[in-house]
Amino acid sequence: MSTRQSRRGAVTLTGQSRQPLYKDVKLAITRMLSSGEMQAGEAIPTEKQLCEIFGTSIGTIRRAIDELVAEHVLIRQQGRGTFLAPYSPDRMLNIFFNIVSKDGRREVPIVQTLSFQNDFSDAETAKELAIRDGDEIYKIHNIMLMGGEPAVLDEIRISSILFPGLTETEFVSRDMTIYDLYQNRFGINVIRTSDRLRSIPADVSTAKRLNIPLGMPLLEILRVAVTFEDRPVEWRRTLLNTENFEYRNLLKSDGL
Amino acid sequence: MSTRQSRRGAVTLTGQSRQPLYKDVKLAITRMLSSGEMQAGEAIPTEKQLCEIFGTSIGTIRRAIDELVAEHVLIRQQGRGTFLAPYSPDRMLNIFFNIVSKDGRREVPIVQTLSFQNDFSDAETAKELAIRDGDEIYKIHNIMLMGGEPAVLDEIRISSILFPGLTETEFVSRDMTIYDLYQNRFGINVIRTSDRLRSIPADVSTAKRLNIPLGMPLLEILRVAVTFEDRPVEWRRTLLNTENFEYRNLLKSDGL
DNA sequence: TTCGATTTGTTCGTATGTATT
DNA sequence: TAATACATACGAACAAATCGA
Repeated sequence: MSTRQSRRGAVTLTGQSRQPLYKDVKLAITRMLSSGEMQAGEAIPTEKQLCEIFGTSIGTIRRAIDELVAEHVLIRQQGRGTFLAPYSPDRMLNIFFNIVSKDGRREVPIVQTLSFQNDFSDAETAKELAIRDGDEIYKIHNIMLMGGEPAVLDEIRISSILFPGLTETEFVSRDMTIYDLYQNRFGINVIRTSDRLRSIPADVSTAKRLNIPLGMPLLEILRVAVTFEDRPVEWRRTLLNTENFEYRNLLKSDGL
Repeated sequence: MSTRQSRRGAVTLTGQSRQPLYKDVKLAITRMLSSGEMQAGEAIPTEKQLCEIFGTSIGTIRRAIDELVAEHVLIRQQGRGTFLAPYSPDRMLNIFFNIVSKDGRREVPIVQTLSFQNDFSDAETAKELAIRDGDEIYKIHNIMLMGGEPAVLDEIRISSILFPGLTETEFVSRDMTIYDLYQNRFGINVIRTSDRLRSIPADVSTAKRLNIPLGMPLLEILRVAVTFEDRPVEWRRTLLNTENFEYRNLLKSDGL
Protein backbone atom coordinates (compact mmCIF):
# COMPACT_ATOMS: atom_id res chain seq x y z
CA MET A 1 0.00 0.00 0.00
CA SER A 2 1.34 3.44 -0.85
CA THR A 3 2.20 5.95 1.76
CA ARG A 4 -0.63 8.17 2.82
CA GLN A 5 -4.26 8.35 1.84
CA SER A 6 -7.56 8.27 3.63
CA ARG A 7 -9.61 5.18 3.08
CA ARG A 8 -13.31 4.42 3.01
CA GLY A 9 -14.45 7.94 3.70
CA ALA A 10 -12.48 8.06 6.91
CA VAL A 11 -11.64 11.33 8.59
CA THR A 12 -8.95 13.13 6.64
CA LEU A 13 -5.94 13.62 8.84
CA THR A 14 -3.50 16.45 8.44
CA GLY A 15 -2.85 15.07 5.00
CA GLN A 16 0.51 15.78 3.44
CA SER A 17 2.34 15.74 6.76
CA ARG A 18 5.89 14.47 6.91
CA GLN A 19 5.35 12.92 10.29
CA PRO A 20 4.23 9.38 11.09
CA LEU A 21 0.59 8.52 10.78
CA TYR A 22 0.21 7.81 14.46
CA LYS A 23 1.35 11.36 15.22
CA ASP A 24 -1.44 12.65 12.99
CA VAL A 25 -3.89 10.44 14.81
CA LYS A 26 -2.58 11.62 18.16
CA LEU A 27 -3.00 15.23 17.15
CA ALA A 28 -6.51 14.58 15.86
CA ILE A 29 -7.47 12.89 19.12
CA THR A 30 -5.89 15.72 21.09
CA ARG A 31 -8.04 18.19 19.18
CA MET A 32 -11.13 16.12 19.92
CA LEU A 33 -10.28 16.28 23.59
CA SER A 34 -9.35 19.92 23.78
CA SER A 35 -12.31 21.11 21.74
CA GLY A 36 -14.16 21.39 25.02
CA GLU A 37 -16.82 18.90 24.00
CA MET A 38 -15.36 16.16 26.12
CA GLN A 39 -15.94 15.98 29.83
CA ALA A 40 -13.20 14.86 32.14
CA GLY A 41 -13.66 11.21 32.98
CA GLU A 42 -15.71 10.60 29.85
CA ALA A 43 -14.91 7.66 27.60
CA ILE A 44 -13.43 8.28 24.17
CA PRO A 45 -14.49 6.04 21.25
CA THR A 46 -13.25 2.48 21.43
CA GLU A 47 -10.14 1.47 19.59
CA LYS A 48 -12.20 -0.31 16.97
CA GLN A 49 -14.33 2.77 16.42
CA LEU A 50 -11.24 4.94 16.14
CA CYS A 51 -9.92 2.55 13.49
CA GLU A 52 -13.00 3.27 11.43
CA ILE A 53 -12.99 7.00 12.17
CA PHE A 54 -9.41 7.44 11.06
CA GLY A 55 -9.15 4.55 8.64
CA THR A 56 -6.03 3.12 10.22
CA SER A 57 -5.10 -0.16 11.81
CA ILE A 58 -5.63 -0.76 15.49
CA GLY A 59 -1.89 -0.77 16.04
CA THR A 60 -1.62 2.81 14.86
CA ILE A 61 -4.51 3.87 17.08
CA ARG A 62 -2.91 2.15 20.05
CA ARG A 63 0.38 3.85 19.39
CA ALA A 64 -1.27 7.27 19.40
CA ILE A 65 -3.20 6.50 22.56
CA ASP A 66 -0.07 5.08 24.18
CA GLU A 67 1.57 8.48 24.03
CA LEU A 68 -1.46 10.27 25.39
CA VAL A 69 -1.63 7.76 28.23
CA ALA A 70 2.06 8.32 28.94
CA GLU A 71 1.29 12.03 29.15
CA HIS A 72 -1.56 11.35 31.58
CA VAL A 73 -4.01 12.87 29.15
CA LEU A 74 -5.90 9.61 28.76
CA ILE A 75 -6.41 6.67 31.07
CA ARG A 76 -6.95 3.15 29.79
CA GLN A 77 -8.85 0.48 31.65
CA GLN A 78 -8.96 -3.02 30.35
CA GLY A 79 -12.51 -4.15 29.72
CA ARG A 80 -13.95 -0.68 30.28
CA GLY A 81 -12.54 1.75 27.81
CA THR A 82 -10.27 4.76 27.49
CA PHE A 83 -11.09 7.94 29.32
CA LEU A 84 -10.14 11.57 29.39
CA ALA A 85 -8.12 11.81 32.61
CA PRO A 86 -10.49 12.78 35.38
CA TYR A 87 -8.16 14.91 37.45
CA SER A 88 -9.95 13.96 40.60
CA PRO A 89 -8.98 16.01 43.63
CA ASP A 90 -6.95 13.12 44.87
CA ARG A 91 -5.22 12.71 41.54
CA MET A 92 -4.56 16.42 41.22
CA LEU A 93 -2.99 16.45 44.62
CA ASN A 94 -0.75 13.57 43.73
CA ILE A 95 0.34 14.91 40.40
CA PHE A 96 0.58 18.64 40.72
CA PHE A 97 0.91 19.20 44.42
CA ASN A 98 4.40 18.40 45.57
CA ILE A 99 4.39 20.01 48.96
CA VAL A 100 4.60 17.34 51.61
CA SER A 101 5.20 17.03 55.30
CA LYS A 102 8.85 16.54 56.27
CA ASP A 103 8.15 12.98 57.27
CA GLY A 104 6.81 12.32 53.79
CA ARG A 105 3.09 12.28 54.53
CA ARG A 106 0.88 14.13 52.10
CA GLU A 107 -1.21 16.53 54.11
CA VAL A 108 -4.42 17.63 52.42
CA PRO A 109 -4.27 21.41 52.46
CA ILE A 110 -7.16 23.61 53.51
CA VAL A 111 -7.35 26.58 51.15
CA GLN A 112 -8.77 29.93 52.25
CA THR A 113 -9.18 32.72 49.73
CA LEU A 114 -7.95 36.07 51.00
CA SER A 115 -8.86 38.19 47.98
CA PHE A 116 -10.27 37.92 44.48
CA GLN A 117 -9.68 40.86 42.17
CA ASN A 118 -10.38 41.80 38.58
CA ASP A 119 -7.25 43.41 37.25
CA PHE A 120 -5.23 44.06 34.13
CA SER A 121 -2.17 42.15 33.05
CA ASP A 122 1.24 43.72 33.23
CA ALA A 123 3.78 43.01 30.52
CA GLU A 124 5.53 40.18 32.29
CA THR A 125 2.37 38.35 33.25
CA ALA A 126 1.05 38.80 29.72
CA LYS A 127 4.15 37.12 28.39
CA GLU A 128 3.83 34.18 30.77
CA LEU A 129 0.14 33.70 29.99
CA ALA A 130 0.50 34.36 26.26
CA ILE A 131 -2.05 37.18 26.36
CA ARG A 132 -1.73 40.85 25.50
CA ASP A 133 -0.38 43.45 27.88
CA GLY A 134 -3.38 45.06 29.56
CA ASP A 135 -5.77 42.16 28.99
CA GLU A 136 -8.13 41.46 31.85
CA ILE A 137 -7.07 38.93 34.42
CA TYR A 138 -8.17 37.64 37.79
CA LYS A 139 -5.75 37.96 40.69
CA ILE A 140 -6.47 35.61 43.55
CA HIS A 141 -4.68 35.41 46.88
CA ASN A 142 -4.96 32.29 49.01
CA ILE A 143 -3.58 30.98 52.24
CA MET A 144 -3.24 27.25 52.85
CA LEU A 145 -3.41 25.59 56.21
CA MET A 146 -1.56 22.33 56.54
CA GLY A 147 -1.80 20.39 59.72
CA GLY A 148 -3.76 23.28 61.18
CA GLU A 149 -0.95 25.79 60.71
CA PRO A 150 -0.73 28.44 57.98
CA ALA A 151 2.11 27.14 55.82
CA VAL A 152 1.56 28.46 52.31
CA LEU A 153 0.58 31.74 50.69
CA ASP A 154 -0.11 31.97 47.00
CA GLU A 155 -1.15 34.37 44.31
CA ILE A 156 -2.83 33.14 41.15
CA ARG A 157 -3.18 35.05 37.90
CA ILE A 158 -5.44 33.75 35.15
CA SER A 159 -6.88 35.27 32.01
CA SER A 160 -10.50 36.43 32.25
CA ILE A 161 -10.89 35.39 28.63
CA LEU A 162 -10.02 31.79 29.38
CA PHE A 163 -12.27 31.72 32.44
CA PRO A 164 -15.22 33.92 31.50
CA GLY A 165 -17.68 34.68 34.24
CA LEU A 166 -15.66 33.25 37.09
CA THR A 167 -16.79 34.88 40.32
CA GLU A 168 -15.30 35.05 43.77
CA THR A 169 -18.33 33.25 45.17
CA GLU A 170 -17.92 30.43 42.71
CA PHE A 171 -14.19 30.24 43.28
CA VAL A 172 -14.50 30.19 47.03
CA SER A 173 -17.43 27.80 47.20
CA ARG A 174 -15.89 25.14 44.98
CA ASP A 175 -15.68 21.71 46.59
CA MET A 176 -12.65 20.61 44.62
CA THR A 177 -9.10 21.63 43.82
CA ILE A 178 -8.48 24.69 41.72
CA TYR A 179 -7.34 22.64 38.76
CA ASP A 180 -10.51 20.59 39.03
CA LEU A 181 -12.48 23.82 38.85
CA TYR A 182 -10.66 24.76 35.65
CA GLN A 183 -11.57 21.37 34.28
CA ASN A 184 -15.13 20.96 35.39
CA ARG A 185 -16.37 24.50 34.94
CA PHE A 186 -14.35 25.64 31.94
CA GLY A 187 -13.24 22.43 30.24
CA ILE A 188 -9.60 23.33 30.65
CA ASN A 189 -7.27 20.47 31.50
CA VAL A 190 -4.02 21.32 33.17
CA ILE A 191 -1.62 18.72 31.86
CA ARG A 192 1.75 20.13 32.84
CA THR A 193 3.37 22.65 35.10
CA SER A 194 6.77 24.26 35.13
CA ASP A 195 8.14 25.38 38.50
CA ARG A 196 11.00 27.73 39.32
CA LEU A 197 12.22 27.68 42.90
CA ARG A 198 14.11 30.26 44.93
CA SER A 199 14.77 30.96 48.55
CA ILE A 200 13.72 34.40 49.81
CA PRO A 201 13.19 36.16 53.14
CA ALA A 202 9.67 36.72 54.43
CA ASP A 203 8.46 40.30 54.03
CA VAL A 204 6.30 42.05 56.62
CA SER A 205 2.86 41.06 55.37
CA THR A 206 3.89 37.50 54.59
CA ALA A 207 5.49 37.08 58.00
CA LYS A 208 2.31 38.33 59.62
CA ARG A 209 0.05 36.06 57.63
CA LEU A 210 2.18 32.95 58.12
CA ASN A 211 2.86 33.89 61.72
CA ILE A 212 6.62 33.70 61.37
CA PRO A 213 9.51 36.09 62.06
CA LEU A 214 10.31 38.80 59.54
CA GLY A 215 13.07 37.72 57.18
CA MET A 216 12.61 34.02 57.78
CA PRO A 217 13.66 31.99 54.73
CA LEU A 218 10.75 30.90 52.57
CA LEU A 219 10.59 28.78 49.46
CA GLU A 220 9.24 30.75 46.52
CA ILE A 221 7.72 28.70 43.72
CA LEU A 222 6.84 30.38 40.44
CA ARG A 223 4.63 28.13 38.39
CA VAL A 224 3.14 28.24 34.94
CA ALA A 225 0.48 25.60 34.28
CA VAL A 226 -0.26 24.65 30.68
CA THR A 227 -2.92 22.70 28.83
CA PHE A 228 -2.82 20.86 25.51
CA GLU A 229 -0.29 22.09 23.00
CA ASP A 230 1.55 24.03 25.68
CA ARG A 231 -0.99 26.80 25.94
CA PRO A 232 -0.46 28.55 29.28
CA VAL A 233 -3.43 28.58 31.61
CA GLU A 234 -2.30 29.89 34.96
CA TRP A 235 0.54 31.82 36.55
CA ARG A 236 1.06 31.20 40.23
CA ARG A 237 3.45 32.35 42.92
CA THR A 238 3.62 30.23 46.03
CA LEU A 239 5.44 30.98 49.26
CA LEU A 240 6.11 28.01 51.48
CA ASN A 241 7.30 27.92 55.07
CA THR A 242 9.63 24.92 55.01
CA GLU A 243 9.88 24.54 58.75
CA ASN A 244 7.48 21.61 58.68
CA PHE A 245 6.92 21.05 54.98
CA GLU A 246 9.05 20.69 51.90
CA TYR A 247 8.88 20.56 48.13
CA ARG A 248 9.50 17.13 46.65
CA ASN A 249 10.64 16.41 43.19
CA LEU A 250 10.40 12.66 42.87
CA LEU A 251 11.76 10.80 39.88
CA LYS A 252 13.72 12.28 37.08
CA SER A 253 14.16 10.84 33.63
CA ASP A 254 10.48 10.17 32.91
CA GLY A 255 8.61 7.00 32.53
CA LEU A 256 8.73 4.95 35.64
CA MET B 1 0.39 -20.81 20.71
CA SER B 2 0.06 -21.50 24.40
CA THR B 3 1.14 -19.02 26.99
CA ARG B 4 4.68 -19.39 28.22
CA GLN B 5 7.54 -21.60 27.23
CA SER B 6 11.09 -21.10 26.07
CA ARG B 7 11.76 -22.16 22.52
CA ARG B 8 14.77 -23.41 20.64
CA GLY B 9 17.16 -23.34 23.54
CA ALA B 10 16.53 -19.67 24.09
CA VAL B 11 17.46 -17.99 27.35
CA THR B 12 15.08 -19.04 30.06
CA LEU B 13 13.31 -16.01 31.40
CA THR B 14 12.01 -15.73 34.93
CA GLY B 15 9.82 -18.66 34.07
CA GLN B 16 6.65 -19.04 36.02
CA SER B 17 6.12 -15.30 36.38
CA ARG B 18 2.62 -13.93 36.38
CA GLN B 19 3.67 -10.84 34.52
CA PRO B 20 3.66 -10.22 30.78
CA LEU B 21 6.43 -11.69 28.71
CA TYR B 22 7.77 -8.31 27.67
CA LYS B 23 8.27 -7.44 31.34
CA ASP B 24 10.38 -10.55 31.75
CA VAL B 25 12.39 -9.53 28.72
CA LYS B 26 12.77 -6.01 30.06
CA LEU B 27 14.05 -7.32 33.37
CA ALA B 28 16.46 -9.67 31.63
CA ILE B 29 17.82 -6.84 29.51
CA THR B 30 18.07 -4.63 32.59
CA ARG B 31 20.17 -7.29 34.29
CA MET B 32 22.41 -7.51 31.24
CA LEU B 33 22.96 -3.78 31.45
CA SER B 34 23.46 -3.53 35.18
CA SER B 35 25.79 -6.51 35.41
CA GLY B 36 28.63 -4.07 34.82
CA GLU B 37 29.73 -5.78 31.63
CA MET B 38 28.23 -3.11 29.45
CA GLN B 39 29.95 0.20 28.86
CA ALA B 40 27.92 3.36 28.60
CA GLY B 41 27.34 4.21 24.97
CA GLU B 42 27.90 0.63 23.89
CA ALA B 43 25.42 -1.03 21.54
CA ILE B 44 23.19 -3.79 22.84
CA PRO B 45 22.38 -6.75 20.57
CA THR B 46 20.13 -5.97 17.62
CA GLU B 47 16.43 -6.61 17.87
CA LYS B 48 16.76 -9.67 15.68
CA GLN B 49 19.50 -11.07 17.88
CA LEU B 50 17.43 -10.42 20.98
CA CYS B 51 14.58 -12.34 19.37
CA GLU B 52 16.85 -15.34 19.13
CA ILE B 53 18.33 -14.86 22.57
CA PHE B 54 14.97 -14.72 24.27
CA GLY B 55 12.95 -16.74 21.79
CA THR B 56 10.23 -14.12 21.43
CA SER B 57 8.83 -12.11 18.57
CA ILE B 58 10.32 -8.81 17.59
CA GLY B 59 7.22 -7.02 18.85
CA THR B 60 7.83 -8.25 22.36
CA ILE B 61 11.47 -7.20 22.22
CA ARG B 62 10.49 -3.79 20.96
CA ARG B 63 7.96 -3.37 23.73
CA ALA B 64 10.57 -4.13 26.37
CA ILE B 65 13.06 -1.76 24.78
CA ASP B 66 10.36 0.89 24.43
CA GLU B 67 10.06 1.11 28.19
CA LEU B 68 13.78 1.26 28.75
CA VAL B 69 14.04 4.02 26.18
CA ALA B 70 11.23 5.90 27.91
CA GLU B 71 13.23 5.62 31.11
CA HIS B 72 16.32 6.98 29.36
CA VAL B 73 18.19 3.77 30.07
CA LEU B 74 18.59 2.97 26.38
CA ILE B 75 18.81 5.13 23.32
CA ARG B 76 17.66 3.96 19.90
CA GLN B 77 19.01 5.21 16.62
CA GLN B 78 17.48 4.19 13.39
CA GLY B 79 20.00 2.52 11.13
CA ARG B 80 22.62 2.28 13.87
CA GLY B 81 21.39 0.29 16.80
CA THR B 82 20.31 0.58 20.41
CA PHE B 83 22.76 1.84 23.00
CA LEU B 84 23.19 2.01 26.73
CA ALA B 85 22.58 5.68 27.46
CA PRO B 86 25.94 7.40 27.41
CA TYR B 87 25.35 9.98 30.13
CA SER B 88 27.66 12.42 28.44
CA PRO B 89 28.55 15.46 30.50
CA ASP B 90 26.15 17.47 28.43
CA ARG B 91 23.39 14.95 28.86
CA MET B 92 24.00 14.64 32.58
CA LEU B 93 23.81 18.35 32.94
CA ASN B 94 20.55 18.48 31.09
CA ILE B 95 18.91 15.63 32.93
CA PHE B 96 20.10 15.75 36.48
CA PHE B 97 21.27 19.29 36.89
CA ASN B 98 18.34 21.60 37.28
CA ILE B 99 20.06 24.67 38.57
CA VAL B 100 19.89 27.40 35.96
CA SER B 101 20.52 31.08 35.67
CA LYS B 102 17.50 33.28 36.38
CA ASP B 103 17.21 34.20 32.74
CA GLY B 104 16.96 30.51 31.89
CA ARG B 105 20.44 29.92 30.53
CA ARG B 106 22.21 26.77 31.64
CA GLU B 107 25.55 27.79 33.06
CA VAL B 108 28.13 25.05 33.09
CA PRO B 109 29.31 24.92 36.69
CA ILE B 110 32.97 24.77 37.68
CA VAL B 111 33.35 22.31 40.54
CA GLN B 112 36.11 22.62 43.12
CA THR B 113 36.57 19.95 45.75
CA LEU B 114 37.06 21.34 49.25
CA SER B 115 37.57 18.05 51.07
CA PHE B 116 37.52 14.32 50.54
CA GLN B 117 37.23 12.15 53.65
CA ASN B 118 36.96 8.49 54.50
CA ASP B 119 34.33 8.20 57.18
CA PHE B 120 31.72 5.93 58.66
CA SER B 121 28.01 6.07 58.01
CA ASP B 122 25.63 7.31 60.65
CA ALA B 123 22.24 5.68 61.04
CA GLU B 124 20.34 8.12 58.88
CA THR B 125 22.80 8.06 56.01
CA ALA B 126 22.90 4.27 56.20
CA LYS B 127 19.15 4.20 55.77
CA GLU B 128 19.22 6.51 52.77
CA LEU B 129 22.02 4.56 51.09
CA ALA B 130 20.67 1.13 52.04
CA ILE B 131 23.90 0.18 53.78
CA ARG B 132 24.62 -0.77 57.39
CA ASP B 133 25.14 1.76 60.14
CA GLY B 134 28.88 2.19 60.51
CA ASP B 135 29.77 1.04 56.99
CA GLU B 136 32.57 2.98 55.35
CA ILE B 137 31.65 5.91 53.19
CA TYR B 138 33.31 8.78 51.40
CA LYS B 139 32.30 12.30 52.37
CA ILE B 140 33.08 14.88 49.75
CA HIS B 141 32.58 18.63 49.99
CA ASN B 142 32.49 20.74 46.84
CA ILE B 143 31.92 24.32 45.89
CA MET B 144 30.57 25.24 42.49
CA LEU B 145 31.26 28.44 40.67
CA MET B 146 28.65 29.60 38.23
CA GLY B 147 29.28 32.64 36.14
CA GLY B 148 32.50 33.13 38.07
CA GLU B 149 30.73 33.51 41.44
CA PRO B 150 30.52 30.84 44.14
CA ALA B 151 26.85 29.86 44.04
CA VAL B 152 26.60 26.29 45.31
CA LEU B 153 28.02 24.23 48.15
CA ASP B 154 27.43 20.53 48.33
CA GLU B 155 28.27 17.49 50.39
CA ILE B 156 28.24 14.03 48.84
CA ARG B 157 28.10 10.75 50.71
CA ILE B 158 28.69 7.50 48.86
CA SER B 159 29.40 3.96 49.98
CA SER B 160 33.03 2.86 49.80
CA ILE B 161 31.79 -0.58 48.90
CA LEU B 162 30.02 0.66 45.79
CA PHE B 163 33.00 2.76 44.76
CA PRO B 164 36.03 0.73 45.85
CA GLY B 165 39.38 2.41 45.56
CA LEU B 166 38.11 5.86 44.73
CA THR B 167 40.76 8.39 45.69
CA GLU B 168 40.69 12.12 46.17
CA THR B 169 43.18 12.54 43.33
CA GLU B 170 41.01 10.55 40.98
CA PHE B 171 37.88 12.36 42.06
CA VAL B 172 39.41 15.78 41.68
CA SER B 173 41.19 15.11 38.41
CA ARG B 174 38.20 13.71 36.60
CA ASP B 175 37.39 15.52 33.37
CA MET B 176 33.68 14.81 33.49
CA THR B 177 30.65 15.18 35.72
CA ILE B 178 30.45 13.22 38.93
CA TYR B 179 27.72 10.97 37.57
CA ASP B 180 29.89 10.29 34.54
CA LEU B 181 32.66 9.22 36.91
CA TYR B 182 30.29 6.79 38.60
CA GLN B 183 29.45 5.42 35.20
CA ASN B 184 32.82 5.27 33.52
CA ARG B 185 34.95 4.18 36.44
CA PHE B 186 32.55 1.98 38.39
CA GLY B 187 29.90 0.98 35.86
CA ILE B 188 27.16 2.55 37.94
CA ASN B 189 24.43 4.32 36.01
CA VAL B 190 22.44 6.94 37.85
CA ILE B 191 19.01 6.71 36.32
CA ARG B 192 16.88 8.68 38.75
CA THR B 193 17.10 11.19 41.53
CA SER B 194 14.71 12.26 44.22
CA ASP B 195 15.05 15.79 45.53
CA ARG B 196 13.64 17.40 48.68
CA LEU B 197 13.78 21.18 48.82
CA ARG B 198 13.70 23.55 51.77
CA SER B 199 14.61 27.12 52.44
CA ILE B 200 17.13 27.72 55.21
CA PRO B 201 19.35 30.54 56.50
CA ALA B 202 23.05 30.50 55.71
CA ASP B 203 25.21 29.48 58.68
CA VAL B 204 28.59 31.04 59.41
CA SER B 205 30.82 28.77 57.39
CA THR B 206 28.43 28.63 54.45
CA ALA B 207 28.06 32.40 54.41
CA LYS B 208 31.82 32.74 54.39
CA ARG B 209 32.32 30.27 51.60
CA LEU B 210 29.59 31.66 49.39
CA ASN B 211 30.55 35.22 50.27
CA ILE B 212 27.07 36.16 51.43
CA PRO B 213 25.59 37.64 54.62
CA LEU B 214 24.97 35.38 57.58
CA GLY B 215 21.38 34.17 57.67
CA MET B 216 20.72 34.83 54.00
CA PRO B 217 18.04 32.46 52.64
CA LEU B 218 19.48 29.51 50.75
CA LEU B 219 17.83 26.68 48.90
CA GLU B 220 18.68 23.34 50.47
CA ILE B 221 18.36 20.33 48.19
CA LEU B 222 18.58 16.85 49.67
CA ARG B 223 19.03 14.33 46.90
CA VAL B 224 19.20 10.58 46.70
CA ALA B 225 20.39 9.24 43.35
CA VAL B 226 19.49 5.68 42.42
CA THR B 227 20.49 3.17 39.78
CA PHE B 228 18.66 0.20 38.30
CA GLU B 229 16.01 -1.38 40.49
CA ASP B 230 15.97 1.64 42.77
CA ARG B 231 19.24 0.85 44.46
CA PRO B 232 20.53 4.03 46.10
CA VAL B 233 23.93 5.20 44.94
CA GLU B 234 24.52 8.63 46.37
CA TRP B 235 23.25 10.98 49.05
CA ARG B 236 23.84 14.64 48.43
CA ARG B 237 23.07 17.89 50.19
CA THR B 238 23.25 20.99 48.07
CA LEU B 239 23.03 24.60 49.21
CA LEU B 240 22.18 27.10 46.50
CA ASN B 241 22.34 30.87 46.62
CA THR B 242 19.25 31.81 44.61
CA GLU B 243 20.16 35.43 44.09
CA ASN B 244 21.23 34.74 40.54
CA PHE B 245 20.28 31.11 40.04
CA GLU B 246 17.24 28.98 40.63
CA TYR B 247 16.06 25.38 40.68
CA ARG B 248 13.82 24.45 37.77
CA ASN B 249 11.39 21.63 37.71
CA LEU B 250 10.20 21.51 34.14
CA LEU B 251 7.31 19.33 33.10
CA LYS B 252 5.13 17.28 35.34
CA SER B 253 3.10 14.26 34.32
CA ASP B 254 5.89 12.40 32.57
CA GLY B 255 6.55 11.74 28.97
CA LEU B 256 6.57 14.87 27.00
C1' DT C 1 29.15 8.89 -5.33
C1' DT C 2 26.64 4.97 -5.50
C1' DC C 3 24.97 0.84 -3.82
C1' DG C 4 23.83 -2.78 -0.82
C1' DA C 5 23.59 -4.63 3.78
C1' DT C 6 22.15 -3.69 8.32
C1' DT C 7 19.20 -1.75 11.83
C1' DT C 8 15.54 0.64 13.66
C1' DG C 9 10.83 2.99 12.51
C1' DT C 10 6.14 2.60 10.89
C1' DT C 11 2.02 0.29 9.54
C1' DC C 12 -0.62 -3.42 8.78
C1' DG C 13 -3.19 -7.49 10.36
C1' DT C 14 -4.45 -11.65 13.28
C1' DA C 15 -5.09 -14.48 17.28
C1' DT C 16 -5.72 -15.02 21.93
C1' DG C 17 -5.83 -13.51 26.93
C1' DT C 18 -8.09 -10.91 30.59
C1' DA C 19 -11.04 -7.54 32.86
C1' DT C 20 -15.55 -5.38 32.93
C1' DT C 21 -20.36 -5.07 32.51
C1' DT D 1 -22.91 -16.26 30.53
C1' DA D 2 -22.17 -13.43 26.67
C1' DA D 3 -20.62 -9.32 24.68
C1' DT D 4 -17.39 -5.69 24.81
C1' DA D 5 -12.93 -3.48 25.28
C1' DC D 6 -8.33 -3.26 26.24
C1' DA D 7 -3.71 -6.23 26.77
C1' DT D 8 -0.42 -9.23 24.97
C1' DA D 9 2.02 -11.67 21.43
C1' DC D 10 2.95 -12.96 16.97
C1' DG D 11 4.72 -11.82 12.36
C1' DA D 12 5.02 -9.55 7.68
C1' DA D 13 6.14 -5.80 4.67
C1' DC D 14 8.09 -1.66 3.63
C1' DA D 15 10.35 3.00 4.88
C1' DA D 16 14.21 5.56 6.49
C1' DA D 17 18.74 6.12 8.42
C1' DT D 18 23.42 4.54 8.71
C1' DC D 19 27.67 2.67 7.29
C1' DG D 20 31.08 0.60 4.70
C1' DA D 21 32.50 -1.39 0.27
